[in-house]
Amino acid sequence: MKKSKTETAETRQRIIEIDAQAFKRNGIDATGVAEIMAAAGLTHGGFYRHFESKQQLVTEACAASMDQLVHSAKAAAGAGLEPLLEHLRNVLHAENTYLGGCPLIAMGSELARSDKNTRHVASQGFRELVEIIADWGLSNDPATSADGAIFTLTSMLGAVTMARIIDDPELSERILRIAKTSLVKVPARS
Amino acid sequence: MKKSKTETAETRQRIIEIDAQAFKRNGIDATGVAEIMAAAGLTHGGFYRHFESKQQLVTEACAASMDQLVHSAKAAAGAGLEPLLEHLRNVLHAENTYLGGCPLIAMGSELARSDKNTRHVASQGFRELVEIIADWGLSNDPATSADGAIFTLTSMLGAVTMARIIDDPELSERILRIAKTSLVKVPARS
DNA sequence: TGTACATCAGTGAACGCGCGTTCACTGATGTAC
DNA sequence: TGTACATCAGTGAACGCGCGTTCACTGATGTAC
Repeated sequence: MKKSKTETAETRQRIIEIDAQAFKRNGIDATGVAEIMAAAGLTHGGFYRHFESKQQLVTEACAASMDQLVHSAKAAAGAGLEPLLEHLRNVLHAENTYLGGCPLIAMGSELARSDKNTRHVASQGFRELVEIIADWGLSNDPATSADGAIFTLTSMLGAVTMARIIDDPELSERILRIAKTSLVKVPARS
Repeated sequence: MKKSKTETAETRQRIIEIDAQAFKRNGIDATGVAEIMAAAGLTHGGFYRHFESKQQLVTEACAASMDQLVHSAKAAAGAGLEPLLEHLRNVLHAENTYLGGCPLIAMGSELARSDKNTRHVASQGFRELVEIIADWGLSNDPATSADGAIFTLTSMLGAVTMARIIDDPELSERILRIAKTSLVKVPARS
């Protein structure tokens, strides 16, 4: 049942994308290889024709998610400051289904315990997001703009994570609202 | 081998405390019942004399961690604004071994997927922390002070989580430094 | 206060289960002639 | 272009392993008389 090169590449990509969704929904540990393969319409045995290990898939799925996030942020920023802010506000939605979600938010504490490669692709994605936002910083000093961008991003990460933990929807909404309000003020400061 | 009531209560407490440490170090899924019992000097079979399930232990360990955190924050706040800020700055250390760490930071994305009870104790702890910080808000409007406290806490959560993901120690330090700088300014705003 | 008995914390073997991974096999694809 | 053969994506059974949980048992503790 050998498949053509294009088919193989497409299957590999499909596994990564399905996996990226599942990881963000249920976490890394809770997502099994067999489950992902079944969702891709395959049996689990074929997994190792595409990846060396589950860990490699984790890394690639994380990279794909970050790339998608960076790509859409770049597109929004290219259209102006207001679209960029709108883009960031979307990330701050309670459900956060936007673009399938940000891996930093959905699996933050799990990523912190992940291996070198996974943390590296996550870090690289973060750096790119900082750069995109910093380019719109209102300060004349680039370093200050970058600081503002870093604070904006990490504050958003914390707000959405906390909003998801909180068991009271009203408080969750309030947390996100406060983060949104600070979105414009903070990176523009100083 | 029945033990006295005090001994039993002490053992139960010991399991919770050891478990709280392990969860914060390695995450919920990665921490096994047998591992915890061994660390407490017991065999895994006895676990179910103290807890109905692993899930119950997760909830109790989370509650104990939050209580400890709230208790120390209260003590610091009682000593004045400067001790409280110093307390918050300690939480923002890269290693964050302070008080054994905050469960919201160490297991944020895992807590977001936890059951109702666990999310409830985490939420309750968060509300108490907000109250403690809001009491020191420099605004005359209590609601604004609470908003500042919420933003401070969630921003800290995001900063430490991101600092732990980042693979470059220099950038991690920078993230924490920026969060520390904003610590004083933000809750005092407006 | 002393004795007989019920309680129950802790032991260690065993349970079913799902995990990541391996492997012999299949058969369509790509390649060499 | 046609034929023969090597490749390899995908299958499905099987692997060892560690997990949460159960259970028969032990023996010190608490209780009833």
